[in-house]
Amino acid sequence: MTLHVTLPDGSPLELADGATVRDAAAAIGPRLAKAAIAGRVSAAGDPDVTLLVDATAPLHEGDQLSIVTLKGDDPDAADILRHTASHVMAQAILRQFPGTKYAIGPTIENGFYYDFQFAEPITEADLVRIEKEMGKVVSQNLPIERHELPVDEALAVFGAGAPGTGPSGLSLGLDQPFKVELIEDLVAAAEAGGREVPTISVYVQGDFVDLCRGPHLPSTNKLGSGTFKLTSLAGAYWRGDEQNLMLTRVYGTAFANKEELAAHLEALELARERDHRRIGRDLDLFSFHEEGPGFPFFHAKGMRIWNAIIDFWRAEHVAAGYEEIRTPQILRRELWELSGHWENYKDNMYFTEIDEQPFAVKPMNCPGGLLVYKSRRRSYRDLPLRLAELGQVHRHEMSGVLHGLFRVRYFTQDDAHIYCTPEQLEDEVRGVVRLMHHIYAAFGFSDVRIELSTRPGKSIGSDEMWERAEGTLSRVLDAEKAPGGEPLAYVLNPGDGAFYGPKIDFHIRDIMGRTWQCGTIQVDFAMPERLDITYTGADNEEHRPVMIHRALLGSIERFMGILLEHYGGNLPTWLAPVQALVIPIADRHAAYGHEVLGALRQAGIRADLDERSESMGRRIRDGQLQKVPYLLVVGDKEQEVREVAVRERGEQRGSILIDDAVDQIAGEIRERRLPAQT
RNA sequence: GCCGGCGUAGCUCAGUUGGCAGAGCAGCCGCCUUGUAAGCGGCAGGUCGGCGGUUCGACCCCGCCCGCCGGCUCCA
Repeated sequence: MTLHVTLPDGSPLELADGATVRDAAAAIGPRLAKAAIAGRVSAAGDPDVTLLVDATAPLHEGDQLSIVTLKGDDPDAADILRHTASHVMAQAILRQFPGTKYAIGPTIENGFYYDFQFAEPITEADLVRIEKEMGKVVSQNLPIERHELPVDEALAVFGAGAPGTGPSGLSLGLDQPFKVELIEDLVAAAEAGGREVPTISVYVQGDFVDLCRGPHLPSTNKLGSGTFKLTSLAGAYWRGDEQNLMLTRVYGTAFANKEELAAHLEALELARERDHRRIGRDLDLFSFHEEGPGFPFFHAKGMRIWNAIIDFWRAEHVAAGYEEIRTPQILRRELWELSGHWENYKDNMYFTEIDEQPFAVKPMNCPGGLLVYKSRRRSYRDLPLRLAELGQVHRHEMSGVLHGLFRVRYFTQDDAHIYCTPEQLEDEVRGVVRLMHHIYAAFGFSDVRIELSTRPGKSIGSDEMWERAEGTLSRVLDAEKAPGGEPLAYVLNPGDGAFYGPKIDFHIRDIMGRTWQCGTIQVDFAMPERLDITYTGADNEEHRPVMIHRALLGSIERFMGILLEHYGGNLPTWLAPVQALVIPIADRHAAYGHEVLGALRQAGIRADLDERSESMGRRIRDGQLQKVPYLLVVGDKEQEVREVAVRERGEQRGSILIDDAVDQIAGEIRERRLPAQT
């Protein structure tokens, strides 16, 4: 008997009945047989479903097969490798710390982790010991075998029953309660879904058994020495639930070869250098102090960036038909009760007392903004009314989550509330979507991901209102084009809307591939109701306006952090805190240097002068480290012909006339030109 | 908030079994007057995160608190 499979290039392969993925690889060539770690298989009747299987998995007549190896950059291969690495780590930990209970150990981007319950806490110093033991497991070259067990036997293996040997030859009574819980859940899920209770797959390597879907490497020495590293230790709740037990999570990373691991570790180091907290200190932009945990202090240079951001922001908002308002930090508690914040948000709010009356520090701007709306009667002629507010809000975040400018306890939202008629809603949403893309592009973020979140389980308002609002949002997104002209892509996030209305969220992708939720557009029928705002229609009747809450950058503080990391501190010139630095070579050039400085400042360029009695090399170096885009060196030669020697972002550009340098830099700023990115 | 780690000069870090606290850079002063990424010399700088305890004696050991870092949960 024979069976036939098809390879990725379409060529057929005839194999003996019962042949495995590895047999197929061997039929192609001995080198491939050695390199094969798994197979990607599509069954004849189901070509769209591709399954990743072990190298030892049997093939079936008509299968489409592609061999997975560790050569090249097959993402499936990396995933399998890391998954096996997590098992090897668990095995090493069980050997070094007997009695440890193991929970789950999945792969993550660039690595893996495994959660454990240790009898005694371990420290980072123990990681070395674990790595050593992992090395032993690797060099023992244990075969990794898959077993399919009936539920009863699987429970006997991982349960706390008497030790022994089961029908499949596996040890019983391992006493691993997390695994038992997982198996019981698999059974419960199958029963709930009306499906047959599945067999349980486990993987065995030497003295280690784990519940796992697989696939895995064929044996432990496929993990080369020096290709994995344990990186950190952290706490993690069992199943991610705060109510559950806190387990110890061990993080690691693994690659197909030493070079890739080294490259990854180097990339981590580069990311550390891009850390906005470090850049903030080195460039003297902002600081944090024990006296105000989570409350950033902005320095003069940080405010230069801040002001560059909001000057641009303001100009764009004026152009888009917004007015700017400003509302107080502290308002009477009743307002927050009326708005629903007291009920839904008080754990994150700060409270105080004024003249024995209860007040709250604002965590959001909307209630204050609504009072502005209510300050006079509104006509349909006033609508749409677009009121923007750079509102500083305070939120009590849990101490463990604070992180530089990314997560703080006070921040400035680039907020706006648009009050409009239901008929105007669609146009207004469209306007915000366009403004959003326009603003992101100016900062150099062109990769924007959009999510539409619909009605959550717990919500207020009528079905009809929700349908209309969700319809409006999806209609806008469906009709809108991305800046490149292609249709706007978005993903649906059912049930993830705010309790008062559906929303569109905007995520920007930075140079390191991370995404950040910045913009949001939320349709709100509830707040106008609760605060009872109205407008007089053309019919002379009172009507309820619809309200849109929106932010583009989200938090100015956090956005600045994102910018700093995205550009590694080398901000586009229009955002740079110091755009040009004049460096006179010797004292006798100081007067000329001041003249150049004056010309730059006259043109609105943020320029400084470094006339310290330091060597020129030193001042160039400092200017570079401060990431000043333009260093303008002036000496005898330049002074004589009224030129400056331009050094642009580390590149010497030769000498040009002062006026030309000023024009060039001012032009770059005016056009908000972005640096070429690599 | 929870788990683990850390806290020595502005920054980066040394500090031997518990016995007078150190370096480099930054800062200040002086010299040098400079041609594209660190010129030379000197000086100053620390209640060793805070508070308690153990001890003849604590940066070092113990406890509590604060802050920071990495995660979890949460989130702009």
